[in-house]
Amino acid sequence: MKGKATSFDIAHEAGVSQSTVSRALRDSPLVSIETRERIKAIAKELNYKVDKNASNLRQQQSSTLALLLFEDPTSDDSMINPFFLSMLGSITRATAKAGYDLLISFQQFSNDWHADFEDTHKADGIILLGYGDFLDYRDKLEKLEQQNTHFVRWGALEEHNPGVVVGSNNYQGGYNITNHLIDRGRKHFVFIGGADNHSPEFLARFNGFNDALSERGILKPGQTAKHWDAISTETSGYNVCKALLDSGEKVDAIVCASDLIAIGVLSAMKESSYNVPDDIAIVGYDDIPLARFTSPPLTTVKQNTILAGEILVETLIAKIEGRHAKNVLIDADVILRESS
Amino acid sequence: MKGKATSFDIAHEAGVSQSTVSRALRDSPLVSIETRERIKAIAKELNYKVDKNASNLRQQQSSTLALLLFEDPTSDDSMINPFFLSMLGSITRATAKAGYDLLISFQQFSNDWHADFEDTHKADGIILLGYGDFLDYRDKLEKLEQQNTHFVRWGALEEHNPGVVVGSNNYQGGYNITNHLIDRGRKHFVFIGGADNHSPEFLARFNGFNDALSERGILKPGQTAKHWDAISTETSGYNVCKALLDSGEKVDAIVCASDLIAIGVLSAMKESSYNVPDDIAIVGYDDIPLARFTSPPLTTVKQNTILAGEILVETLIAKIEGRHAKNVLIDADVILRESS
DNA sequence: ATTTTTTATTCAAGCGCTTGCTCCAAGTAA
DNA sequence: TTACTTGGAGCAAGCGCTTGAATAAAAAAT
Repeated sequence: MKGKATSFDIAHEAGVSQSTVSRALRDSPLVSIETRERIKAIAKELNYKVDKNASNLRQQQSSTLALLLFEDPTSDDSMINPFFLSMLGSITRATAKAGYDLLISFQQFSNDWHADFEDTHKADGIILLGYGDFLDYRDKLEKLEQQNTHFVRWGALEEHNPGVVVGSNNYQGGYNITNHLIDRGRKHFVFIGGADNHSPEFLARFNGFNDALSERGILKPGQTAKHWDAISTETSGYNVCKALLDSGEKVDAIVCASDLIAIGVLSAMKESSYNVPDDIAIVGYDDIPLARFTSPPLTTVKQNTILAGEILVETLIAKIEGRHAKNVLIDADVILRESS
Repeated sequence: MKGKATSFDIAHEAGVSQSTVSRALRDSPLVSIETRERIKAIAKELNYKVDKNASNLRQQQSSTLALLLFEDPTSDDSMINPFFLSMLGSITRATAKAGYDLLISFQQFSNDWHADFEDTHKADGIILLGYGDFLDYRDKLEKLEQQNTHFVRWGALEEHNPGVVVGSNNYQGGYNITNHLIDRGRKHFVFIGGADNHSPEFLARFNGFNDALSERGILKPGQTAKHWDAISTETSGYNVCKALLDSGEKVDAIVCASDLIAIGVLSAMKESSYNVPDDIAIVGYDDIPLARFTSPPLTTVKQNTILAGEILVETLIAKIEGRHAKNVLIDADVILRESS
């Protein structure tokens, strides 16, 4: 046998027509059971595999999903948010389970990628990760929607979302972990992270934080909680914490908008000889795998990344198949460890 | 315009034949510059994109690479070795830069995936990550090679490797970091990690460790260094370290086969109130992003993952294009931090 | 015995593109 | 004028598959 076997080869071998081979391999009831089995046996023997390109072309679809990870051009090249990476695993698995392949790509906004993946028939739909943190995503997403591209986005739910959004309940997470700290008797709170409107996700966490403080009377009515800005990296957390300590601000509890920030904060605390949690409580957000191995182990909020990945994939496939797909908010759980 | 535009649509619009359109868009010199430009303008206006499936089918290739991450069925589902993840970034980028797409998939050995990705024309070649740690990979790889599948593997170089291998110089890494510890005056060494022949990579690290100790006279001739077995997870590192401490073994330096193990060890040390590095030095391997935020920051060996990803892709593409591809060993650097 | 229904298979079109070959007109040489 | 290049474009095959429609054979109904 020279080259790969085609369906004609196996048709010839089986003494049937090529179309019967195609039907047999797809388990069409139009082919009798015996012929089906016979054809399958021959196919296996000749190590025949359906050519995806031909099949896709004919069917005008690709049974492939594209995962686009937003890449922050300003941050360190090699740093990918571990939270997204942990979702990568479940997305990959869910995609495979649904019989799709997964294309992955890092994209920057600057690129004019638009709906290329779907336009070229490389993918039937697109999953967007990391597109929640920037102002200028809206235009692009609306363009996608206009083009009728199938896509789901991981991010925050806002009043009007272009496309379908799956996200975790950041408000509730911020609210719950703050209440936990209040229960532990903390009085002086600071929030570190992008508590500005650049990131709706961080903003929701901050709002939960703020509302918890208000409800429990730590904040007087009309007062807004203190926050220090930081981007989601250890380095930024470290620097901001140093600045915070230098400022002389009175504080016995820090809620960080992400574990990465919290890890930077912990490391600044250690360097300045503060004791966590005795002098000050630190909590993070995300429960990245290493959160339990920091020193002290980090109290944090866990987003169910496995569920999230599955729902993202499920939702996208629903859209592709023309079924109804709605926004989903996934609950987040507080994970108690020793930093609080 | 109903549906996506095809090359016929733009041919019609431009008043030329469809084949001229195809040539123009591929910058064929058979088409005059002016017509080329005119056609390109019309294509852009109609938002025309070449259908990948049709193009691939005709050309009998897919300009896609598949990345197969080995998934250890025995370990925690959501845990992916962060080291591989950091390579994912550079692989993705290098793939894109070379004009290929990247399919990603987690595979278990049990599955009979073989060369499916290439057989089905979904990919032109395969990158194998995480296939270095198990005994039974050889058969599969040899099968791949027999089938003439294009693949590169990340792993250790052994006498006879099926296919092409790109790896980092684990022997040298183990050797150098051990010498560093000896320079610091340490006397009682233990290696924690898979110092058995399950993992050629860990074995090479151990050999470097062992040889350094011998050369510097810490080990008497013929003696072999002490090692405790562990798999590459924090939990395993933690447990093994606990057992080591319980054993009463005299030790002032631990070389871990991976950062994950070292992080588990650090956490066990902290719990048992040992001071690192005063009582005992701990070093890891990999320099995962969080290694510099452990407490104390971890001395480790950095594999150049960016370079590694690029070389993997480059090597695979060379194979695909029929050029000569040879095994590559990438140097590893000791990163000094405070745990040693 | 004849017509109708059911079952199993084949025919043939065509998905959208790439590319070897053919064709034509204008330019150059004889 | 005739013959020969040559640059630019068109023709048409065909990549390997899926699938609606046609056909043939067998079974059931009349």
